[in-house]
Amino acid sequence: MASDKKRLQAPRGMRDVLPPDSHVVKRIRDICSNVARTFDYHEITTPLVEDVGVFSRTVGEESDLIQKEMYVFEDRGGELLALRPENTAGVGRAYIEHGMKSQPQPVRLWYFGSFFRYDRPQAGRYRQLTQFGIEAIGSNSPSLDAEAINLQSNLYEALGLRGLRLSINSIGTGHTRGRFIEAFRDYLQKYREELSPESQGRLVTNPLRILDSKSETDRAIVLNGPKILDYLDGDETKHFSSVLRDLDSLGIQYEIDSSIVRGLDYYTHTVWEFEPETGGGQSTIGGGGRYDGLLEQLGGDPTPGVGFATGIERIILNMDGQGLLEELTPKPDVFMIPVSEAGYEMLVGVTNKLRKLGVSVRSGELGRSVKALMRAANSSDATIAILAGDFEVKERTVTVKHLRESHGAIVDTQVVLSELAALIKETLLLNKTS
RNA sequence: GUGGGUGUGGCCUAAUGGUUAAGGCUCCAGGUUGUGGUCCCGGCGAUUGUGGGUUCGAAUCCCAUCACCCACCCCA
Repeated sequence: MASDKKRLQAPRGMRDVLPPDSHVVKRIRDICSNVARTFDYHEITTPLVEDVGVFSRTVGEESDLIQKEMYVFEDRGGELLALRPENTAGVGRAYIEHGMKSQPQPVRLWYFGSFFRYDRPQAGRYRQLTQFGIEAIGSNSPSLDAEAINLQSNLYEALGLRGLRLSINSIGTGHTRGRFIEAFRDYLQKYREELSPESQGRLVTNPLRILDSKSETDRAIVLNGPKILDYLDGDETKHFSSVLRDLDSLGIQYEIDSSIVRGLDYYTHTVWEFEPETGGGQSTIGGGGRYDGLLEQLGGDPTPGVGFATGIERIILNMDGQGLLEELTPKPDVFMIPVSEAGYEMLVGVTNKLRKLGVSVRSGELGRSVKALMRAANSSDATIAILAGDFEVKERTVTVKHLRESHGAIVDTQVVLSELAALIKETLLLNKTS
């Protein structure tokens, strides 16, 4: 089909982030970065694209993420690559590749970036999504699990989010999970007929997922079934209770929920999720867990790790719902208004001088009326406007006007060029402290 | 992937199947020649998401498609 007429638009489930929103994202990123800093975590950036094996080996061949949600393609050299659907595997790969085991352990990292999942879009669910996350690799201490939860909790607090519920569980290690799955499956077989069709299918492929089924009848059946926590061995139980003790010490509220299993196969021991109390559709705002077998699956030495990821779009959704999205668009400090060609030429130099001092200056175009420019200056919310025409050029001055003062109270002031920088700095400083 | 809802200028909204698709906001421009936030006035801007069909006539009815939204699913 000829597509001359077809309007180009952003791909499904992907969107442009325009200025008012982009400032919100920037602000959230800053808060993430700052909270991570207080825990001495350091930023890592990994490629958006990885060898498909990075994910297929770790996330779990049976998982939906691999089965149907991953963007996979062959590059021109015939390499099978994937757009990253999550970042724990990529960070693990980088840890191995760069021999980070020779650094003091655990290595504490954070990231903020885009991820891709070929899923049917919905509010809070995108094909290109943004996540902030952390990984602490190289320690099996339960204190790191608690640290991750602590960091995540502090982040939500710093963002001002309220009413988030932390659900936590332990799924032990491979052996335990095997024993549990066996018992769980045996139990479910007795109710096979009553289970939802989806769950009947998962009985074979991935029984653990039946735990968080939303079907009422499934839930009722699961409720009376075996609990994974009862299958933990001594060490696993000790690990989990140690995490809980730390949370208690930190005053972090939590709820033990045996239905939390997380979707990705690499998790072990502690797993958790944060979601709004007013749950519903795309409710989970962030989740994490320990993944002691992951690095080995990637071809590295056995190395434990723990981390979480949280969805920026979902954070924004919840912040918006709680009225936390303030206007974050930065305002210019100064608005330049050329009144004549000579004035314009003089202002070009003055403008750049101020910019080099760190002042944000918007320049008004030559040729528009002074009235139009004054209107523009006003709607830009600049602190002051600077005008220059033939008169100012002759006197080597500019006219300074305070836009925030109530009109009529303050008259324009003529300022000699050599004193302008000092005056601007002083004015802006006063403005910020007030 | 399954089922359903919606789709009118950049944004919000109007238009019993019947003339050139109406209004508000934004944007641009004027209201005496170099001065703003209120007000007044003017203007730019839409083949009604796209493509077909029914009809003398379609924004309106039908089909398809795309996008968003809801539930499922999945997860962030």
